[in-house]
Amino acid sequence: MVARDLVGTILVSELGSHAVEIRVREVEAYLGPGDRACHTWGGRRTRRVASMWGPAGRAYVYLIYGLHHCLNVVTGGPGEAVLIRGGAVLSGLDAVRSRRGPRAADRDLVNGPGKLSQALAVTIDHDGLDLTDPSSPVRILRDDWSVERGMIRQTARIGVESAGAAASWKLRWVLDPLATRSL
DNA sequence: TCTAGGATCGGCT
DNA sequence: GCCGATCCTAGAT
Repeated sequence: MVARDLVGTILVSELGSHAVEIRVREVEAYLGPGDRACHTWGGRRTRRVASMWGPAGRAYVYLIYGLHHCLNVVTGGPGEAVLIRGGAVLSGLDAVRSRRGPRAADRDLVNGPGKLSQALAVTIDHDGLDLTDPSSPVRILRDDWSVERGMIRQTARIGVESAGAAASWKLRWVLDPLATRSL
């Protein structure tokens, strides 16, 4: 499962004047046409979701509620992507704080998809970016930090209550809080 | 062209 | 814990 493998990887953003690195701690999988919670449900191929049908490793960025950006990683499966929901800041903390604003507490810096995108300075302009390209300003790194079995919890997805049966599918992976203390 | 609703966030009680 | 902001997208007409 691609989504589970993304937990523990590092997201690097060199957008703006400062580099930011974030350890991925929380993801959700969206499984394409057969998944009612997914933007490509029913085989939709609109302009917005075009990147979801692209090659694996591309970014799919969309605007939600007209004001928040959400960053997804395309898996390469038909219409499939993985939403990056949260993480932990490894470096570039000052840049993240300045982007998130002075009122944001440290624990609230990247604990949500909209916040994470803001911390990385990722916007709709970066839709379709190749996250596996070493020269890309936003990319995914796999380091030698291994996620041990049992450190990841699998739960139902958040905020998709209207998706019928798909709402109860356990497609969310979260790094156990106890396992993140050493990060 | 119109309209309803959304993979959220942050402020307020 | 609750609720309003805010605007783009997609489907309906």
